Amino acid sequence: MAKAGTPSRAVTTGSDRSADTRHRLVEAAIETLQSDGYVGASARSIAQRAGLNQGLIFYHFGSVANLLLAALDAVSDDRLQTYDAAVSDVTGLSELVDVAEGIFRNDLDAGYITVLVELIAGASSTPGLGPEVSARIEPWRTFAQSTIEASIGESPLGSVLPAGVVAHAVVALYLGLEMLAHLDGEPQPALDLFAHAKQVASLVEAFSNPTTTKESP
Amino acid sequence: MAKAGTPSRAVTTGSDRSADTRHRLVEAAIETLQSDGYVGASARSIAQRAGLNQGLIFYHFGSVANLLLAALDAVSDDRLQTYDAAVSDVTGLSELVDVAEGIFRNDLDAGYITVLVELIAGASSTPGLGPEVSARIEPWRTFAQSTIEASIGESPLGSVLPAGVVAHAVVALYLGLEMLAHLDGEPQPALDLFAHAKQVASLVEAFSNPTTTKESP
DNA sequence: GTCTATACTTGGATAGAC
DNA sequence: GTCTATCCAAGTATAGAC
Repeated sequence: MAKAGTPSRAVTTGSDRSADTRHRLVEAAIETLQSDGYVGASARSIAQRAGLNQGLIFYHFGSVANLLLAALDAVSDDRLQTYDAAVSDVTGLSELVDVAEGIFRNDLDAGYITVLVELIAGASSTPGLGPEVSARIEPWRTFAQSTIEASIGESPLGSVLPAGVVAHAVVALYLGLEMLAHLDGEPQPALDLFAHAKQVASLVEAFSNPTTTKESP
Repeated sequence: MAKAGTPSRAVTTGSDRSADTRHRLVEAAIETLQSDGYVGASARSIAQRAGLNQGLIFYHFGSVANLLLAALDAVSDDRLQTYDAAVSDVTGLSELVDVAEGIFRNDLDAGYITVLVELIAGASSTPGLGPEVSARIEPWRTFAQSTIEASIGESPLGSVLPAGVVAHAVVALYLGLEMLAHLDGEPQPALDLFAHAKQVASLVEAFSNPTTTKESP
């Protein structure tokens, strides 16, 4: 039988060729956002990086902004999956801070958060982009909230600090730290913060439920 | 006598006319960054807002990037002065959080931090901009550090959390909160955070030095 | 359906007018 | 010294080739 030259029914994501082109454009968009920022992420530069004609962006995604949102989707899906796996076996608060530090290092090295930060900043310039980006941040906030709930929800700390409020702060802090670290290529202050946060977390744990965290053979 | 048609010795900041033009451009740059973001802050759009020819930007500042840095300088000077005045009579931690909330509301309404956030994000795209922006953030970090030192430096909290580390986190959190609030035009989560932080601050105060903060007639 | 060549718009920067 | 008219590069988007 023939090799699907004219597919009788196209799948949702498009044909093989189309899917490949789209994928290459999304990857190139991520890399371009990371190295050249929102301003540098033009149709021309993205297409050049992908080795494709820039017109393809408008054919496959309709606009540059839509491609950038697709790039954010790809990064967001990938990250949330990684986060989920990382916190799956976390119980205590200090352990959580430890995992958070690992995630932060990973994100920073790979430049994942840069994609988000650039799109947030770029949303000021491109009409209609704001709500779209905002909607894609929501899962991160939700993830942070449920993770925090699982760690400190029942403790006395949870009563003064609702998980939703803390989650918002954590996401904001995460974005801010990434922004500063990226700005002057110096992750040390952020890493210092994690180190000290770990100590404070240990203290809080000891204060909250002294029996559980006491060291024993 | 004539009205200084040919000034015998130009002052450092330039002649009256020049200073006025520069000032108008800086003001327009601030407004354009706030409403249209880094991408929208082109020489043409800034000049149009100022009611001036776009070539003047290059004559007076050399490049658009330099004008934007001048705008950041103006905002930074203005803000630090306001901050200094606001915290001058602050003693306790909860009082400090209270003042911080007021400053945050003010900054958010006036869009001051937007100028900074847009420039940080834009620094990825414009070569050489990063270090310049970074240098202009340094005073903010220093201000935060000395303010924090004055508030919690001697307390037991200060020994586990060095003021420098906390200051970095505060600046990052401030930027992140502003970014999120600006993104979805919803300052409530940030304000909720301040409200809860105030409660926590009171608790910490009571725990740190119970004699000083006890209410008395 | 997929992709390329081309049209048109806007941006940074400067040579030269006042 | 101050400003404007003009040049060229880079951007988005589409009409039309395959």
